Amino acid sequence: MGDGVSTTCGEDALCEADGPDVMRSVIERIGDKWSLLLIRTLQDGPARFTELLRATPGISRRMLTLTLRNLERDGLITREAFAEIPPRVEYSMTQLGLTLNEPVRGLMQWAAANQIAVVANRAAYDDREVAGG
Amino acid sequence: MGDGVSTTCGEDALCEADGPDVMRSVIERIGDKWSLLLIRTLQDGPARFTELLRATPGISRRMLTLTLRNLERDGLITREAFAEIPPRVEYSMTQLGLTLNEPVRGLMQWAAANQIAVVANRAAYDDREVAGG
DNA sequence: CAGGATCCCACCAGATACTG
DNA sequence: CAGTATCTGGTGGGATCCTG
Repeated sequence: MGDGVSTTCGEDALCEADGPDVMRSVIERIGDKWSLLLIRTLQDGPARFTELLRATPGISRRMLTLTLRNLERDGLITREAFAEIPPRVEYSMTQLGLTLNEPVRGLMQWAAANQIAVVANRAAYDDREVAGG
Repeated sequence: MGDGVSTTCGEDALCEADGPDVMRSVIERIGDKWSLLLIRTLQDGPARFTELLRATPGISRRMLTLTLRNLERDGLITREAFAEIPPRVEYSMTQLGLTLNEPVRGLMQWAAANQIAVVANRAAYDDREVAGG
């Protein structure tokens, strides 16, 4: 806990000096296994815990809890618990989180457009290795 | 080894059914700790092993080797070895890799513009927790 | 329903030493 | 210079059981 990214350069400038650091800070948090998927789902509107669980095939309850907490910690989503029986908790994007929509969409579109090519490249590469590269 | 993403939908369409799968496939490969940083560096032009090592603070030789190999396997970069003494190896983006430029830039710009807000949110969240939230 | 606590394995990745 | 090979510890994350 407690990283401490150096914030010695302006807010809206791409300062070359710690460009890599900036990327590391965003990749390690936004780019982990589940965050982007949850962000993408929540862009469509608020959702409850179990909804997110089913909308994210392969995620465990544990990882959903942890990932949501990290996103909340970073101010990308909010958590609202209703004191009802049975309990209900809703997660929704913050203003900051919503600004992630465009970059995330860009990456998803690239993935959708090029996944087939990537898979083909992988197969070709593996063939070459097996052949005795 | 050997995933096998289902490719039952069109190449240029965002098919809702396996949207999450598409994202997983791109996140696990492109979104790991080092790939995006290397992609970003190589967008500026070809580079040698040691250049990439120094341009990527914190990476080990081992991880650089492995990450480069994965990127080559996916067809995002090419590796060219020159039979010289001392040896020289140059890595450069492929056409496919170059198309990643825009989405990656988008994410980097978001990171640069909002990292300070995120760090502040984190600190505020941690304060609340410590206070006894 | 929405988590918390605990156990435990698998894999990631750093350190080190060696090679073409 | 540009890797490879091996060992090892740390930790991410699943499985399981328990709570409000």
